[in-house]
Amino acid sequence: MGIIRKTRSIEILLTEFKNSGYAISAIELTKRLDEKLNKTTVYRVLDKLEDDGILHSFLDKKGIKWYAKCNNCTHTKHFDAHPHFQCIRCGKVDCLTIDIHIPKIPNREITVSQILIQGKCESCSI
Amino acid sequence: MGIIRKTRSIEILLTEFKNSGYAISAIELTKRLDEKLNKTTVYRVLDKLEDDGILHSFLDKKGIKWYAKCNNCTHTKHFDAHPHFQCIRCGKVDCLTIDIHIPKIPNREITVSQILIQGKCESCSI
DNA sequence: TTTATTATTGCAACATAGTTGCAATAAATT
DNA sequence: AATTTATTGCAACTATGTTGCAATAATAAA
Repeated sequence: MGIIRKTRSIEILLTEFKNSGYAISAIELTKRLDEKLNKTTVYRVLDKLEDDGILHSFLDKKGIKWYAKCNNCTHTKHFDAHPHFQCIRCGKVDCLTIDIHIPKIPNREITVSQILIQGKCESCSI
Repeated sequence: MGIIRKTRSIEILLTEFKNSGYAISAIELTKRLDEKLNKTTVYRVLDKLEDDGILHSFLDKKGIKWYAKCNNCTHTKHFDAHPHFQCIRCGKVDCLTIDIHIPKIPNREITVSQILIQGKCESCSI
């Protein structure tokens, strides 16, 4: 179930993403907003924003959940196949705009693909 | 640090993988071997088998850790870019032998890629 | 504007997967 | 057989995320 009422919590969380081109982990958000919002609220609002296609989520290599703004997603169809990049040095995560081709696999019906690429980002590979 | 002494625990775990062409989750192994091995031991032995390039690990969409036999891995170079397939119906996970091309990304140094594909497996898509 | 309805929130307690410290045990070496 | 030390089991812990429920607040109705 998505967003029904426009609340303070939703605005606070949307502001965090408005000011960031990068993905933000759920745990980071609960810490950052600790004074303003309960962690339960943070998780619940993120969930709703994802339901509505405003954010999308994915897990990093440690199983930590990250959220980022959706660009090409609607709430009926998510553009899930785009890869995410995590810098092994600074930890920053962002969505890549490149398209990675997943070939058809005999006898299997593919619905979703998740691609996580790790390496050094621009600022860290100098 | 990898394996130094050949113990009962190691043999028990290796047997589990010998009899299975599929990946097995760590948590499944702790349950399956509950009578024989402590869960701490299971996690520690899996870790060592991975260090030695005998198994490799990856996370599924829920952040659960899975292990599978390595085919083309050595302990210096892991063939990490191969995708894993998880059936959304029966939950079975296996390693795909197809090769997925990750293009070079400007200004980023790619070290590892993880690809998780979800869908229905052969037996479940009938 | 006031009242009523119900979605949302905060709190505490819980769930799950995995980890750590340490004493007891068991491989391997001498 | 004695010694060394890697490995194991246990209990307690960590970390991320979830659930139930009463209190609060956003919206609709009067």
